[in-house]
Amino acid sequence: MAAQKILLIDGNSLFYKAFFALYQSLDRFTNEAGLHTNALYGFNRMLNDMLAQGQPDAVLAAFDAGETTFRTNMYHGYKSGRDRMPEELREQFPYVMELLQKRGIKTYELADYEADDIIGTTARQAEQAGYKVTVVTGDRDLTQLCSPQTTVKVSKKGVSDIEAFTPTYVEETMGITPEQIVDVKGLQGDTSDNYPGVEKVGPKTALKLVHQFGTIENLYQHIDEVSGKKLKEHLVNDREQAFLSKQLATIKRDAPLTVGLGDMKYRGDQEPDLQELYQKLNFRSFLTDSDSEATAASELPEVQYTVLTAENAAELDQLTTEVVVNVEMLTPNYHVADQVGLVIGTPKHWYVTKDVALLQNPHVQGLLENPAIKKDVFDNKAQRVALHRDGIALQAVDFDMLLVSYLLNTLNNADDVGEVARQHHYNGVLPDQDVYGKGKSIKLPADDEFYRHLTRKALAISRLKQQMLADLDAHQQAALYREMELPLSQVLGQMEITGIKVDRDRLEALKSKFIERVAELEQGIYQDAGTEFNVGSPKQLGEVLFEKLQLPVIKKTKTGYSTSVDVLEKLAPDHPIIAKILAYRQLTKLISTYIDGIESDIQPDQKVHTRYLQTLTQTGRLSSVDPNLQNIPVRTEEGRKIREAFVPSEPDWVLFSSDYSQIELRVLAAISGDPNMKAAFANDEDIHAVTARRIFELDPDADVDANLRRQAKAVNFGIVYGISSYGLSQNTGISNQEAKRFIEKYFHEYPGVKQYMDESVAFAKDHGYVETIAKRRRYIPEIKSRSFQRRQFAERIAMNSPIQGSAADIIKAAMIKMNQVLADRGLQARMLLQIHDELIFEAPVFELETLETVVPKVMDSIVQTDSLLQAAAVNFDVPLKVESRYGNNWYNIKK
DNA sequence: TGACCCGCG
DNA sequence: TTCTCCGCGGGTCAA
Repeated sequence: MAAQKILLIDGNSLFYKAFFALYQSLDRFTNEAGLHTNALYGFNRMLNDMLAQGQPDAVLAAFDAGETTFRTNMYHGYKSGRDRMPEELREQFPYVMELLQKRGIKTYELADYEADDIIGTTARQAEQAGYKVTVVTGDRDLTQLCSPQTTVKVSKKGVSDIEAFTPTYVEETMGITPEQIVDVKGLQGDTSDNYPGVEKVGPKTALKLVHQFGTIENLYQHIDEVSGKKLKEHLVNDREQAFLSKQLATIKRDAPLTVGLGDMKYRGDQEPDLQELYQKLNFRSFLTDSDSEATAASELPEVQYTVLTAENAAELDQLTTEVVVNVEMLTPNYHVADQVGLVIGTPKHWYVTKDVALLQNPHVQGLLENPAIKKDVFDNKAQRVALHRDGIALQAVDFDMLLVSYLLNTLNNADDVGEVARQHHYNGVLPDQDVYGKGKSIKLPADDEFYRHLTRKALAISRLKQQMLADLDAHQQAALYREMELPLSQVLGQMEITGIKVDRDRLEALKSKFIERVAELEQGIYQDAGTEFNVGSPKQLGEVLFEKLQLPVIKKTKTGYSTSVDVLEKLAPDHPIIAKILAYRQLTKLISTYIDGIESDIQPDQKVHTRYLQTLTQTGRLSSVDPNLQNIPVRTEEGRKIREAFVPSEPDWVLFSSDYSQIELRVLAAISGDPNMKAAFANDEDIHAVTARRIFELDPDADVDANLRRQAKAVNFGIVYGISSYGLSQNTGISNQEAKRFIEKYFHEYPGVKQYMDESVAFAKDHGYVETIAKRRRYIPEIKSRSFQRRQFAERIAMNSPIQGSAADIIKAAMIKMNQVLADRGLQARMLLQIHDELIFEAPVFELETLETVVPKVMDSIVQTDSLLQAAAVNFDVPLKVESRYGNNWYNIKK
């Protein structure tokens, strides 16, 4: 029989190690109660490694009992002068005991002894009992314990970087035996434990002496043989200290322990208590680990389902009040994804199928389109768009689990029922990835497994509905959900389905032109550089510019020289190559991102159908993918040409656009209530000019030159972003000092804005989140970070998010109303795109006149007409301004 | 996969 | 002292 194995853990030292290994991440590891958990997390990871590698039969975790031990009695200064344990670590100690117990590991501490002595004593007992012993510690002193039966593993830096000491290893690296380690320590002393050793004797001399004499005792018997007059003098002087230090360094092998090997049997994880603790500590990755193992085996609920067929579809008619629905797709783009399955039902009776042709069945359609039967889903927009492809208009969606989860906490945006369920503490369903795999190997499992998974997803939606809606109420966000986000998901779905037509030939023509220019530029760049290289590689470009051509290095990145636009612009006067590189960059970007990129998204109907991600951004804005239509070039003439390719989908139609003018500053004026800023907007003045007059102390009716206006505009933007003088100076090219003065002056001129900024940060510190006029929340845990940098960032977020987010609320409300108005008036015009502060429509020419009145009217009055915004705590008494344009393509859109 | 760069509001 | 401005998506390179 193989020897029994025992693992001895130096609890204190490893816990310290874990704490400092994750010290950088201190702020990321906190649970909901604000308890720091970094040391617990790191320690638990070490435990996983140790248990997996060692496969022990018995385990003991030893801890120091207190600050005084027999060693402090021997030598008063022992371990004195140490920094007090950081509070963030101290608070974690009670939990490490709990953690160990729940992992089935015995913990032990003994008055007057250190963890070292407990381990030393137990190791000896275990060796005598025939065990193979592994000691794990962060303290090299314990290496004295290694022996043929005992390996001492010392954790070095991080959590997993470990050095294993065996007698052979000690011999090889230090040339001494493990027993002699205490002699070395006795001579050299230990600064961290604060005992002295012999003066002027460090590690090198100590080792040399021990090589020569074997032990301290023997050394002093042959003190005359020591070479070096000074050294001998020190040895003689510090004789007592040397013996004392050796004694202090020596680990006890006979401490009066009250536990024996029989008490240390490793019992394994104690479930479900351990899961509860992980939950409490917010250890999601560990939860996932053990969940996927445990749940795969037994924890997932047993579910009953009926396989839906044409024959039994009539049974669906018995579902009359509320059902969960999910059309399953394995890839995210629901406009084109294969539909691979369907689940419909209630917790009493689930129907599942792989045969999506059943979506044509009248009983299925009848149910989905019945406005009297409530539907609960995960991602209403995806479901609606998918079902629309099957000719079904999904009706009466009541609960969208994804949307609600996002509103409760914007960080809960995983695009997966299992993940989101887990965030809400329901573990009865695996993430899709665990069932289908990922990437290339994504595939359907066997039928019964697939059907169980579909059923469990539906069950999760059903189970979580009441709780999540109650949470929503508690946040006072029910209206935000029911009156804004849920209706908006319908509007967005419709916009996505409509799509926008792209003129592929126009793109191809542009591409030819661009490619020609790129080729010319490339040759010029090679000539200037005197070598051919990949201009698109920042690394190679950096080498050419800053090494070969010796241009001055303005900025560095983590990995090398920065070659970003602002750097290159500063270098432009120095060398003709720079302008060519900038042009090359611009054109290749246009080709790859906007021409090739968009062409690859054109569908057979000649249109692109973007997807708006409604549950992604931290502020409440939308984002757009496949393709992203919210970043089509406009600022440079060449880039802007891309817009020529976006055209109306019908002959004699036009594209029509209305955008909010300076909506974020108007929102700021409204929510801060600053009288000066409000007055500027009330009088429809040029806000940047007004700001310029104020911060540069010009006459109230003075002309403002373009440069001053530009600077004032930058300050206005900076304010919206949560100003910092450094950021402003970088963006405007003024000095940090000047930027600072501008900001002070700004706050002086707009005192309400200053007050808003302060209050917003204070609110975030108080509540842990900030909110918009529609009660959209953004949690900002880092507002309490101890790191200045992180805290500053959090404060800027606290200042900016309510502004950006409230602007998002406003345009979202306007979109819902706009869609309604188009329908009510029977207009053919269709809303196509939203670009944060702009709405783009296509419409027949003859409707232009109507649109030009109706659209701006809806948009600029929305704060007064929308009931949700009306109910806002903020009295929004700043006028909104909307400007409209139109044209036969997106490029040609003009007033 | 992460870093970098760059397009938009 | 920190070496910084808000929010996104996506292409490319280099590992």
